[in-house]
Amino acid sequence: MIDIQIIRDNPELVAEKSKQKGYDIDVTQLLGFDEKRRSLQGEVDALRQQRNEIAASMKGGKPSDEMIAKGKEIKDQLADLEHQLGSIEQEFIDLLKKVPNMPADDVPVGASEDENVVAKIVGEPTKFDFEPKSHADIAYAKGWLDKERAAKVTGPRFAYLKGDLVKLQFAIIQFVMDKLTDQSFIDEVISENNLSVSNKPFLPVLPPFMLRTELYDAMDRLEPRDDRYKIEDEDLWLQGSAEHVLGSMHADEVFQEAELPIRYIGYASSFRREAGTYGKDMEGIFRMHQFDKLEMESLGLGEVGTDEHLFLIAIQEKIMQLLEIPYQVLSKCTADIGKPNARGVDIEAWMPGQQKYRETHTADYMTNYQARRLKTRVKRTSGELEIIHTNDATALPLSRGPIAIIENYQTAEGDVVVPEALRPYMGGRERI
RNA sequence: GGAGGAGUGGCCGAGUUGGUUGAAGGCGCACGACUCGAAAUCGUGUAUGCGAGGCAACUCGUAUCAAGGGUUCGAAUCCCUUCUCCUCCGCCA
Repeated sequence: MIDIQIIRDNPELVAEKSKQKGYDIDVTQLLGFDEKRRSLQGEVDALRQQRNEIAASMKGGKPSDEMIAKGKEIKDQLADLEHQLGSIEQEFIDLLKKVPNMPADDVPVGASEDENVVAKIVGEPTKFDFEPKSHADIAYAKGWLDKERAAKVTGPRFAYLKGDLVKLQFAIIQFVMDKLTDQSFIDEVISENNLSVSNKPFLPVLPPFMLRTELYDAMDRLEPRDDRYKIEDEDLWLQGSAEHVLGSMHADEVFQEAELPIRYIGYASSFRREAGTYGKDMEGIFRMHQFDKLEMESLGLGEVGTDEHLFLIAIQEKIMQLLEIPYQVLSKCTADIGKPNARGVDIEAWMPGQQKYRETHTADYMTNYQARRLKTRVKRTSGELEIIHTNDATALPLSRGPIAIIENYQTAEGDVVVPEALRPYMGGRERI
């Protein structure tokens, strides 16, 4: 949720920037609710003051009939005003929640994902002296993939992964966990990119895969609900990303300044209904209802929020470089970054089977937009309380990461060469 | 799932025959004194949201004792619902 003060100070700018993200916000109406709310608050407070004064004068002795009558009168008036205040506050908050986070000034303005800007291309599309196959063809031939039985058990967009593909997945998990907890790796990324961020390594976390409605909503990731799985008879939803459970785990907490940043590397399965994508990306395991993902989450101070964002992107890139997968970095435009985002960057890996760059990573910087409703704050050494800033970014997705490896490392024989960086985690094997 | 107990400030912990309790005490933290410096000791201070006023330090009002609702002139204290934690029983990876 955005700070109402920003809207009071810059109503036109907020309307304009919201529009750039595709949200039509009636700022005048919102400010009207705000004003009404504040004046009612004043009236309610004044009445409560009267009530409290009467009650305080009662101490020890018994109240007179006159006092009780006066108290009852105030009580009735108060009930009426409090009711009014309650409904106006509800309208106010409902509308305020609809206001998206303001995009940072360097975010390209665009009306759809077509206007995302390619910021950087690293490596070149892999060349083959044979016709490269899709990951699905390779995986089926190797016996790594069974979607038919998954269709029987759970329906489309689910899969059983088997054999060396499973071992590859666990190798990737170990590799990424090792890197993100390694001090020298963190130091290297920071110095190579000239960043002024903490050099604290990441803490590995295996989170729960579900969360309550209230926290999901506070993260502002619950909508559109059509894309989420609800647990029947429980106030719980399956997460769409580890971000949702990692970001919300410190709700209602106050950090000491020295404790920040908090950096987590989480491993979790993510669940998406993929509403509205019927028939899209049906081959292989590119777009699944359930996929595992290594996700970075960072909670920190506002003044280093943008640098932290760049830091997470630098890690994403470094890992791709160590795996030697060609990729491009996309600066997402205003329409394509999420509602709570101030900035958003995607990494797209080269997928020889599709002859295209396809999205593998996202990095999101939310400023204090998410943490405001989560009530995650920091007590500065000066004693001031501030809302923290949140960043999240994919470390590596375990559906599309392996796809990129399989397709870029395939051989004419239909084998897959194991990236050198992963061999120590694959028993030294060079091919699978 | 059944029976019982409990949720108070950054943390621990008083306070439940309703009435100066935002809340004793301790820890922690901040500042100061002492010290070459530190520890120990002593002193002072130390919750947050909302509203109003002020450039500001801050002041005033109001709310908050798990959350929501109720009873009452008045609720941390009484009632209801929900959530969470603990103990025992049952079930179970």
